[in-house]
Amino acid sequence: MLNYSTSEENYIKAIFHLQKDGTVTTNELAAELQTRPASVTDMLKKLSGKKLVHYQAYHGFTLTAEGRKVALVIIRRHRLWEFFLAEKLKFSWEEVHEVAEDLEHVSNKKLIDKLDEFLGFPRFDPHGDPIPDANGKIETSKQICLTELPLNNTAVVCYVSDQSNEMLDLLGHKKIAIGTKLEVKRKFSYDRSMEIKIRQSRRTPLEQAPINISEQLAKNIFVKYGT
Amino acid sequence: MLNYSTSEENYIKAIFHLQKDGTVTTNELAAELQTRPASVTDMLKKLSGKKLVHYQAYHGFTLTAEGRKVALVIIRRHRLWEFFLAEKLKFSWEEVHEVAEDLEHVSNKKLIDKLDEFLGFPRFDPHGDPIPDANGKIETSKQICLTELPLNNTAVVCYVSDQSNEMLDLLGHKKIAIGTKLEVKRKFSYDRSMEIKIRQSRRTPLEQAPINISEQLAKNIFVKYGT
DNA sequence: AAAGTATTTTAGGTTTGTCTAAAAATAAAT
DNA sequence: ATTTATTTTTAGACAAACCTAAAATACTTT
Repeated sequence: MLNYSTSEENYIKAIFHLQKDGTVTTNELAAELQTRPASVTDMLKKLSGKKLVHYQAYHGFTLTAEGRKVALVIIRRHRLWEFFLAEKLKFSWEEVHEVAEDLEHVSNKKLIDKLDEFLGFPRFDPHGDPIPDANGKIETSKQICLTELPLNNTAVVCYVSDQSNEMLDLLGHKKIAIGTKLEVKRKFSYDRSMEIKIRQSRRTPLEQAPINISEQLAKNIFVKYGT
Repeated sequence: MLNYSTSEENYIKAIFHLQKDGTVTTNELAAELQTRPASVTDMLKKLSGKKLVHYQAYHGFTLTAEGRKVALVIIRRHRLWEFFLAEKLKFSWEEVHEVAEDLEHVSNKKLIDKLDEFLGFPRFDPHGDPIPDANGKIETSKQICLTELPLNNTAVVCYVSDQSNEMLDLLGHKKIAIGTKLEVKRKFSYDRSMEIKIRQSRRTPLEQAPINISEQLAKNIFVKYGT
């Protein structure tokens, strides 16, 4: 794990939080970070060069697998410090966030792991948000609709809301089932259809060509983040 | 108390440590901070502008009263974190310094005061160095010879080694006694004599004109830092 | 006192992260 | 399908903190 500047870390963290509702836009990020769109573009080019975000000019961006790993490290630091401040130093839970914003940028792995141990490996911070463990594992996020999954984020199919024979036939044809790992590669604004890639698993050991999914179908498929 | 950059804080801290043996030079500071003399000059001009150091081109520098106050805040943070790391997180005492170098720049007074309380107001860090309290008071430094006192630093006369009648006569004439507060304003390299200013006290309520002290006299006067 | 050496400062340049203003691309509306 | 409005990117500047190379000052030695 390389070392990133405070500024880079803040961008990565902000993208992580914002991409929960899909692809992140330049303006969204500028608002979140209290900066200017032009500055966001500059930094995004840099992070893209470091392979931390997927970025195509004018089309928003999302974290890469590596970027997400970095984000989880930062969130781990932040939430452990919040826990420390509330539990040990008796800060009120409204105060902890601001102080943790500074402490989270001290990037010493041993420090954080020992702090974790000292605190008794807490699983949630004072606001109730889950704390990633030393390996970046975080309390399973709740399922989201495939239409809300950001580009290039691996997710696992966990539920389909429409169970009609016609739909199951279509899913079978496309080799999609509960447990299938997939990634959205493109979204077309014209008809809101998308192109997804099925990721290797026992059933499909080889990389598949991209598959097209209609908006209607995507609306009925639910997924969870995770490898 | 204003907010200083990490870089500024590192310079202030380094000057504080180095000025124990007199006025600090550009090269000394460059070596201490692993940087170039030219960079030191740049930063010193900046700190001089902020009235944190006394600086005259080509003649070294020392902290102002304000600069010393800032330095003590930074040292307080550093040593409290060191204590925390060793005592609570079970770092070995060789490891704590490096980690504290980063933590010390998180400048939230409430954080540090609550940390101090949490740790039980420790008076010494794991290396045995004293920890300044919330008001910047630090375990009395040991006395030094007046010849070693840096320029513009207030100190108190605490001892004179030669107690001959001739010397006491001279001291009486110059109105210097145990407890007198003074500051060295200039040092002349030609004969190593110096010009000092007696600071106001009960006995001498008004500011005095600078007084000249020979090297021989200075060598026999010992002082302690402090107001 | 003059000459040589070491130290310090100046001058000008680089990188990081920001900015404003203008241009380009996309999206929305007629 | 143009025009209009919004979003995003480019171009060019700026401040902080650093750098190298050259000039200025101070210190040493003869």
